[in-house]
Amino acid sequence: MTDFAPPHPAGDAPVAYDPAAIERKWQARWQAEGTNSPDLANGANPFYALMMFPYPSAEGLHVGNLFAFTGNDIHGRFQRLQGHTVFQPFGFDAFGIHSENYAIKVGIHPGELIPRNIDTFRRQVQRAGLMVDWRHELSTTDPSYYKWTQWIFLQLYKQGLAYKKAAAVNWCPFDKTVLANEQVIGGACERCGTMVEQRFLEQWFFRITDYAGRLLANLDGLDWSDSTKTAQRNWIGRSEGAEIIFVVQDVMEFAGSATASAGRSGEVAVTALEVRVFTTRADTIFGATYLVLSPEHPLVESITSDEQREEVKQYVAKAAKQDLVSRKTTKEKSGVFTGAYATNPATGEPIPIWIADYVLMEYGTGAIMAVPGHDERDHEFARAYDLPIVRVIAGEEHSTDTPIGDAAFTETDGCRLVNSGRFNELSVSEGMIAITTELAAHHAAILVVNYRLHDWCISRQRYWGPPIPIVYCDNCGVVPVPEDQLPVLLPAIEDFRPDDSGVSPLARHAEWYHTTCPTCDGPARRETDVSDTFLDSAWYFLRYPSSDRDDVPFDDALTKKWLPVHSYIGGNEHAVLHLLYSRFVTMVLHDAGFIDFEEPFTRFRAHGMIVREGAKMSKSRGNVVNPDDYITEWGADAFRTYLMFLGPYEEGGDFQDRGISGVKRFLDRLWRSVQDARTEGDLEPEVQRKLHQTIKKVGEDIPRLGYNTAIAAMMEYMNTMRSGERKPHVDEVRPLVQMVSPFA
RNA sequence: GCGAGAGUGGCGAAACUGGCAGACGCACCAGACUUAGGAUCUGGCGCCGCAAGGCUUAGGGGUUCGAGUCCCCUCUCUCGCACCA
Repeated sequence: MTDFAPPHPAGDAPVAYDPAAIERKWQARWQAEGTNSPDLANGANPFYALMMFPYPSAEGLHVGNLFAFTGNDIHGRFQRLQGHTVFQPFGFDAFGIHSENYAIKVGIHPGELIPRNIDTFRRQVQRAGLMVDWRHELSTTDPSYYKWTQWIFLQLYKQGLAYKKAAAVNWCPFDKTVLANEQVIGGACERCGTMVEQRFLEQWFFRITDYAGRLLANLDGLDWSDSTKTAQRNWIGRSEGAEIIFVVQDVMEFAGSATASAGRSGEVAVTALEVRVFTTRADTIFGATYLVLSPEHPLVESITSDEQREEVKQYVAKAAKQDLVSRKTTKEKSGVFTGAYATNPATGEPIPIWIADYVLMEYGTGAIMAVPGHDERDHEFARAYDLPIVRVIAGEEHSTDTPIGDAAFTETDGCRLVNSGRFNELSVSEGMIAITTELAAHHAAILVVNYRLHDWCISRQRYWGPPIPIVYCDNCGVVPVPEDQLPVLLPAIEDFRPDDSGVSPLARHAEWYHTTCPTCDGPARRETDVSDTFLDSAWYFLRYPSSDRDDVPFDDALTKKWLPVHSYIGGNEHAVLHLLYSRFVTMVLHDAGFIDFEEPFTRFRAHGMIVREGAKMSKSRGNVVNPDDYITEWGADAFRTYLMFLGPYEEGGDFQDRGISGVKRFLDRLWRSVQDARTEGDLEPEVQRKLHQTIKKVGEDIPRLGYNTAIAAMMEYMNTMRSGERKPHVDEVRPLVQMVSPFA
């Protein structure tokens, strides 16, 4: 940009526009001069332009990747023109089940496959002309990277935020292996078609739920796409409600086996079993005609009557075998009566206790009070098992005795309580407060906040990931690997496939698996699970500026200078998990005193998706755009500019094969304008006016990612400047070249 | 089912806080130049109509001097979550 060609002396032959030659020339120059490698320690006015690093698939760079990267690159180039020192790093999210499955399919070790894929990606990204600082390239599979991923695990462990518990996984009894949810299709294993079962394995979790409130509250202050913030809010899913205590009747019969929740300290003896339920509709308690426990609920054993025991046992066993996916998606209600009754604390009436798999152990207390009159699921269940349905909420049009029809009545606005004793005629919200207060006064309820967010399971019974840095010693128990012994290297084993042993392939590698205890030097075994890919990507932005440092995960001074990230652009497919986990890890590191900010991304924008001729691109359709082909035919500049022109960046667009010609024509005309511009001189008033309008528009559009309209504005200016057979002046063309430069 | 977003020419799309709907581009039509080319340049191009004129932003209603834009209802599509009590 700095050596804009001077006007040709009259008579010079015009030079033809040859994108391949020009792009090669400038890319070589950038590399030789380090144009895109800023001085991180001293650069003034830092601007960290981050894009989501890709998973290096074997197919090479997808046009969707390039769309995302180019949008970020343009934003970065614009900031550079505005006087910022711009840092735009690049890396590879190369661990994970995706790579591993592909490696298994083609029969090549991922350790061999991944570097090849990375080379292809790097070449393609370079060819697209991105202003990447390659000195800071990283890959999550590099021991110098995952050493620090393991370090992060240890920090969470130290804070008490990493813990182990048994959790269900999908298990294929034929392949004898753990399956990810996406490998279960319609309840069956995607490879062999065998019906998948649930199995319980000890797995590592991060206590992200401890941070639920903060993760939610902080969203208000972030400059992020609204759609992304909304998705996060819904995912965290805060709901306020009450836990209500129902006392199980006739417990003396069962008291012998009771290990139950009663026995508040100071009381003489356990005299009753209690079931705690969570509800957001305490106002409907007079309509609670039965209780439902999840099949996994700890009280199931103790409350079941002898007559019902066999039936309950069978139901629980069936539920335990069912795979996770269909358990959560089947809508047909099923359940079984326990033979036990509890007292509804509002009515004093006995109500039956059932077990049903539509109640999930992971949410709330794993037990509900069923209000079939006013909850659709309870209604369905009550009709299936012929349980009483009572109206306790009435709208304007209802009388106290209007029967509930074919569906539950779930409205609340303008409704009043009925059949609810002295709470009758209160509005729903008044009733909720009055009833909860009354129950609380009798120690029968407490106010609680629940989140649907679950703790983050980071264990993977797989090979291709960073080993979890934990050792099990017979004397010392669970021992974290000392930080100075990191990384725990992933051994290069030949047979990395999951097999019928039921544990990670690493368990088969005896010399790795057997180790000595770091504390007592006695014999010990290594944790054989590796960690989730999302942990790799939850902190990579912290690593980039310091990627050349081996002694620290991230340098203090550089981190202070460059973070939090000024601009992050990525796809909304990561709106929930990746961004939430990154925020969580950042908060934990903040609380542990490693960094002085708790939100990693000041500004986040989600880009849209590219379709082709109106249809989604997919390998099976055979309509995937290969960037290399287009760059060869049209040049990277035309391709980039076209990608940015085909629709609003945050919404995506339709890639039409013929469309690129319009953008190419624009660049051809720009090239010719430079060749034609031989005289300096005053701008024609009409051209000058248009120029200033264009500068204003482009300058406003680029920062808000309005790339398509910025390009349209520059095209308009071109039309004005060259209208008729007019040959523009140097001073008319020069500013246009500058405006185009972030794009091409 | 719940949540988010979107419906504008033959196509991709513009229209900032309500103010000339269709910028810019593709495709198409006509013309100029011509070493006949998938080059360049000029003009045309929402729909109906020879025209005058009328109609037009998924459909219906409303607010307003004025609505693609705001409000209500209906329909369609895309994406995300899916028994979260």
